[in-house]
Amino acid sequence: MPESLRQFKAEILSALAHPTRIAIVDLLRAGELTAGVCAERLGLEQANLSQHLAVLRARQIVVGRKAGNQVFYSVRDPLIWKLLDLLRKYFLRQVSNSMAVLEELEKEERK
Amino acid sequence: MPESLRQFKAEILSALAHPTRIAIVDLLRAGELTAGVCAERLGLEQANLSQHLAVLRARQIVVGRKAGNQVFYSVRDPLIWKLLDLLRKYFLRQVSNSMAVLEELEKEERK
DNA sequence: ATCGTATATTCGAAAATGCGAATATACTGG
DNA sequence: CCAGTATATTCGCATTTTCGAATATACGAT
Repeated sequence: MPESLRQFKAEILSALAHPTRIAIVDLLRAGELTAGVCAERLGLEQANLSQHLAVLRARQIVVGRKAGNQVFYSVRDPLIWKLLDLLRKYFLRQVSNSMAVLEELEKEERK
Repeated sequence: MPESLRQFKAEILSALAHPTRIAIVDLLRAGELTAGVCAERLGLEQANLSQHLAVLRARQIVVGRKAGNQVFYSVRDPLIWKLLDLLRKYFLRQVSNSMAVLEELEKEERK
């Protein structure tokens, strides 16, 4: 894999690697929303949300559409959601794996 | 989505969000390798590689199997590779999208 | 026990990130 | 033009990340 591709991947991952930004991207699954609505729904300071949006915008994960006073944000490529879905699946697998390990331990102890 | 799940996702993404760590995970597609071989193949300082492995280990993305003097590392769940594959696809889509935009611009200019 | 090799950890400095407060910008209605 | 609202940016500070150098730990061979 070329270094530039690794760099690109790392930049996308970094952009998403924050609970708040994950929440934003997830919130936009329903469709475009204004920055204000996002802040309200997520219970964030206006400045803080704007900073996180700036990170997502810088990597083009999200785009803003100005409409008069406000800006409607949306996710540029639905593939981003697939990524989050994959992580959910990953989480479930880790959990079930941990449970299997626990059961093994109990079996051992009953011996 | 519960906050704890977002937290988990962010932790996995953070762990992967570095070109070197992506390279490590990618290198391990072929199967388990010792830390030494990884360092050599990637052209990294021993300490630096070990630090990155520590990050991946902390999040259980990678596991080490001790064998005498050395430690063989492997990726715990192949789903991680799917994640990287998805990012590759994402990259290609962004590129082709950018090219489409460029063509549109040229079409405009020829008018 | 001691030496050599493989790997991990600690340390110190530089850079990057995250946050709220304050300020700036852009647009709308009167 | 002015006031108000929505959003973005800047600033100062605390925390985290990253790196190489140095040091520590674990193991095998002699």
